[in-house]
Amino acid sequence: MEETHRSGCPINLTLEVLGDRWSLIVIRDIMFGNRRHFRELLQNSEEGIASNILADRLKRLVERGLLTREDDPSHKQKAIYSLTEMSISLIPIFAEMGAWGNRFLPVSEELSIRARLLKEGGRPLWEDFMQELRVLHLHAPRDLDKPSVFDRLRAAYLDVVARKAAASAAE
Amino acid sequence: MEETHRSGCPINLTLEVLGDRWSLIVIRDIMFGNRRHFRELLQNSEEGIASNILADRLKRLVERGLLTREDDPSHKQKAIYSLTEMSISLIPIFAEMGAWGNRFLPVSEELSIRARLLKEGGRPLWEDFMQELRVLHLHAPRDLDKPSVFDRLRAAYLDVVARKAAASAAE
DNA sequence: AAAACCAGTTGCGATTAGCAAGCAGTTGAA
DNA sequence: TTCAACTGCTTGCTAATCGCAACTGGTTTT
Repeated sequence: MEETHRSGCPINLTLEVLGDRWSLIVIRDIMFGNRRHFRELLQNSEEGIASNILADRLKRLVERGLLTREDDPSHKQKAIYSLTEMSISLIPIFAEMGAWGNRFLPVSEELSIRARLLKEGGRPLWEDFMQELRVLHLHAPRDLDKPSVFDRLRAAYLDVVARKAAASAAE
Repeated sequence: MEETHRSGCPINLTLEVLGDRWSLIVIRDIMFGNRRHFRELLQNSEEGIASNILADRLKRLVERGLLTREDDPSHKQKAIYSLTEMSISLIPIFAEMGAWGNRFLPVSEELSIRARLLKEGGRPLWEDFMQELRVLHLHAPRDLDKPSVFDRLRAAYLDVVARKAAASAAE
């Protein structure tokens, strides 16, 4: 368990935790897709993660404090993975990465809508979303007056999917 | 040169370009350290990058549009690497990653000062810095009235280093 | 003429990625 | 009660990548 760092630079240290092709994908699916079980993460994976890689990343992310793992009381074999304050705080990074990808890379419309909303909403929206994630994952008290950012992102996504389906059916 | 993508998600596409342990380190050194030659990047590397990895990353980043490579007119063997609009636009991601690393990871003081300034300066400072990088790397016209963010970040870093040296000499 | 400098390349062992199949225990429906 | 489906992984295997060290052919400086 000896951890040695290449340097004390914050960028480098962040890369040592998140600098691979899968860690942020796993966190993204938990965060935006609300997938909390191993099988959900495995089978609904847009990118097709392999089970051994998923297992390894979940273990590493738990070790490093970005996720927690609990037993599901409703099923003896189920494990529930939850975000921590550390991973919830990645929202600004996700937002900026999404905005950058949207601008420079060949994104698909239905998968980029969330990134666009997050960018347009700016830091106030991020804060709302982070507070919702605290409610969902850290059992924080919920503010019942606020409309859910999570639902808004999800609705926007489903809207694009439905519109595209209608458009292709009309051809 | 067949590029196939795992998905059209902006986060995923960004990870396909930047999701490894070295790409952002190379860009960081060009961007914040103004290292423009192979040897500068190799020998001043805080993290100790190997020459074959550096060569591979430079090649990939040029292929993917994040860097350009030109011959140095003053030396037949020298190559000059420059940022592009695509990599200059990574500034918000660097700023957020730096802020996150500063908050959650064991950063060293002298290497975290730039991240702190970038965070405190916020988006207006980022824009100033991006404009300076355009001057340095894209030959954009320079606004002579503005004080250089680049110099400010550098001065803050040297200040911490000098202060720590004085403090340890006084012991 | 010699030494230092230039951008890489090459060889090699160790690590990691990624695919496919399998596992023991648990649950829900027939 | 039986059985299929589901649970979170693990194992075996091959291919790709990482990372160290030594080296290359050419250029510039001294």
